[in-house]
Parts: sequence; C-alpha cells; structure tokens
Amino acid sequence: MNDSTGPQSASQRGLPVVGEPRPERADARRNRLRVLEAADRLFTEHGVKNVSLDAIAAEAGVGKGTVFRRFGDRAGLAVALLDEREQELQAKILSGPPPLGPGAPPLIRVMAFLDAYLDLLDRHVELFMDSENASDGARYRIGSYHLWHRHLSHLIEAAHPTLDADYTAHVLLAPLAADLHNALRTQGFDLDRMKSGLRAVAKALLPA
Amino acid sequence: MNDSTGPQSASQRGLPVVGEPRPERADARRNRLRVLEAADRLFTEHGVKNVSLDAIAAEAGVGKGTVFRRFGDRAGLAVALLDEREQELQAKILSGPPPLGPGAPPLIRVMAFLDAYLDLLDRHVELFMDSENASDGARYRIGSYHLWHRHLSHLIEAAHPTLDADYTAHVLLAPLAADLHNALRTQGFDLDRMKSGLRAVAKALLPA
DNA sequence: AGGCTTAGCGGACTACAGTCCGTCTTATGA
DNA sequence: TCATAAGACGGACTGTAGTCCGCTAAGCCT
Repeated sequence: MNDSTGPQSASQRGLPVVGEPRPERADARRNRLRVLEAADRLFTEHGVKNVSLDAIAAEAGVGKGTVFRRFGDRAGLAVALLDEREQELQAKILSGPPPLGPGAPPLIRVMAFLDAYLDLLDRHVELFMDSENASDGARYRIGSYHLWHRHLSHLIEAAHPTLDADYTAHVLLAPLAADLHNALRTQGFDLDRMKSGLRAVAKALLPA
Repeated sequence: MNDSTGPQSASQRGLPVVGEPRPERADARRNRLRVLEAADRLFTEHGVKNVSLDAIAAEAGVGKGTVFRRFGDRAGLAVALLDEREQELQAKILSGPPPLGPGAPPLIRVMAFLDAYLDLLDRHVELFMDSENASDGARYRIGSYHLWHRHLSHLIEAAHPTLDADYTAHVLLAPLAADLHNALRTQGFDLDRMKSGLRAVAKALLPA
C-alpha cells in the first residue's frame, strides 16, 4: 500500500538536509497505513461516497481525530489514495520514454499527457471527485495539479511563446475536472470521444 | 426581487396550456419570496459561505423544511438567486444586439459571450461557487448551463463544422468553473488576463 | 358557508464533517 | 534504564445539510 504521505527522512533519500523535522513516529506510521488500507477496502466495497470517515476510522481501529490530524479532510484522504497512481504518471512524464516523456515535440507531448490523464481519471473518477470537490478549491491546491500545470505550461511556452502559457495551461486542465468527466460519462459520452475532442483542441492551439 | 422560480401559469404567459399543474398557493409564494429576500440579505451581510440554511430559515421566519422543499438544496437556493442576473445575459444572447446577440459572425459571438460570462462570474463568484459546488455535478444539471452549452455548441458548429461541437462547447465552458475562477483570482490573475487568454483560445479554435 | 382534498408547513431528527483537548506513547539523552 | 518532552491518540462535542411526517391552511366544489 501507498507509503508516500508521511514524513520521510531527507537524508534517507540522499538529499541535503535542511530542516529535517523529525522521523515519523512508529505509532503514527502504523495508523496511517491502517487508515489507508481501511479506506481503500471500504471505498471499493461500498463506493467512495457511501463511506463516512467515521466508518473508516472504525474499520481502521483508530479514532476519528487520528484520521483528520493525518489527512486534514476528506479530500486529503482521497489525494493520498490517488497518490500512487498519479506518481506513476508523473514519473513517466518527467523521465519516461516519448511521447509522454521528454524528447517528443511539445504538441505531441501535450496530446499524450491529455490522453494519459483521461485514462487515469476515467479509472478513478469517484476518488478524483472526492479529492477535487470535498472542499472548495481543493483541486487547485494539491501538489499534483501544480505539477500538471507546470508541465503543460512549459510545453505551451515552448510550442507557442506568444500565448499566455500559464493561463492557457489552466484552460487545458479545466476540461479534466472530475465533476465534468463524471457528468459527461453519465450523459453517454465515451472516453475516446473526449480524447479526440481534447486532442483537436490542443492541435488548434499549438503549432506542430 | 426575483420571482422566476415558482410555478407560473402558462396561460398567464400567453403560452398554449399543456399540463397546467396548478397555480402556486398564496402561502407558498409568500414564503418563497421571504426566503429569497432573507438569503440575499444574509449573504451580502456575512458572505455566502458563512450563512447556514438554518439561519436563512430563521431570518425568513419559516421552518427549515420549507426552504428545502422549495429549493432542494443549498445549490438550488444559490441558483434561484443568480437566476435574475443570468436571465439578463440570456436575453441579450438570444435577442439582443450583436456581438452578443444574433447577427455577428460566430467567432465574434463566442468571444463576446466568454467576456460577458466572465464579467458575470467575477461579480458573483461566491454565489456561483455555491451553486456549482454545493452538490456533486450541480453545475451540469442546472438549466442555465445547458443554455450556455447549446449556445456555444451552435456557434462552434456554424464556425467549424468538422469539430465535435457538443464536446468542444463543454471544453470552452470548463475554464468558466467558479472554483477555478476563484482560485486564479486568489493567485492574483486579473480579469482582463483571463478574458484575453480565453479569447485567444477561441480564436485558435474557430476560423474567423 | 361548510366540508373536503390537496399541498404546503415546520421543527424534531439523523448522519456526517470537522474540532478540541485531556490522556497516553514514543523517542531521546543522561 | 528511566525521566522527560514532543507529539500522537481518540472520542466527546459542535455545527450543518438534508429528511420525515404529523399538522395546518388554502382552494375548490356543492
């Protein structure tokens, strides 16, 4: 199970030590893993939105306060569960083979990213909805959004320097909102249609 | 104050009678107006998200159940309050002068719409956030979203028949999500930047 | 006017998110 | 090994959204 949320020694990771807050306490780690495991189990069993945090705490055998101190809120828990999957995509983007990774022309990389993100989103819509909508503006606060944004922003900048890359990256990410995806799926749109629709937008926006 | 939410006789409006369910009862109308007025007052006074529905019910001098029966949920109440302002824009689009209304070329109308919507959104972000985020997928269920979508969809179809107009219209509406707007404003983006950013996207997407 | 049907009313009730703080555990260093 | 402080634990508590249903009033029909 995912282990990436807790503090981790910077020196363990071979990085220069700066503040080095303090290693995660054993009980903290144990409970964090228990909660994640319980959440994962209950979510797949009953559907994300039919599971209360009380239930997760109970299933994990910890108190409610523990869940909240660790994850902040519902969104935080969902983010933690998505983390693993998102990191996979992040890794492919940063250092994988083209077209997702470096090496392909910007437009191609943009389209590859949109495709890959849509796949991920489609596989985990419920969790994404939780992570994005559980609190106001949650989507735009989480680290991964910033990462996707930076990625697109750089590619846009490279492909078309006169565009406002920063804003345009937000525009390209907007149609990837979990809520919209879910609504469209419910209306019968299929994934391929969205993929080609978005690719068309990207093509119109950026020169090859 | 806004009066458009309650049932209204079709024959009163000069339309052919179809189902004609029954006129709104006097007490129902009275309470509906009271609630809207109370909500408006409390929202401007304390900020939208600092006002509970209990407080609104109390201020209006009605029971909580009344508020919910009438408006469904928090989002429904926000929608009712926005209705008046949105209808103004809707009217301008359907039958006002160009470039917002009919007569101008599609791309010009699309850009005019995006500008006008951003103005509206910016003036009422809080209320929009409430109406879009209070319940899952609320934004895509309300009538006005469908209207904006149809409008853009027709214009896109007219300007660029080989695009998937339906999907692309959703893509153009996505960056107008209240949540995103709020997040960007908080980050220091100003309205004009968003306007020109979106216009650039529209221009790239549609031939003049 | 008076009865009767239909719809609206409203507040007690449930369930859930998120907070708070006294208690207990872990890690440390003497 | 043990005292101590930093920090985690957890459950009682608060505030809010949304539901339910017995009660009441409006409108209709005679």
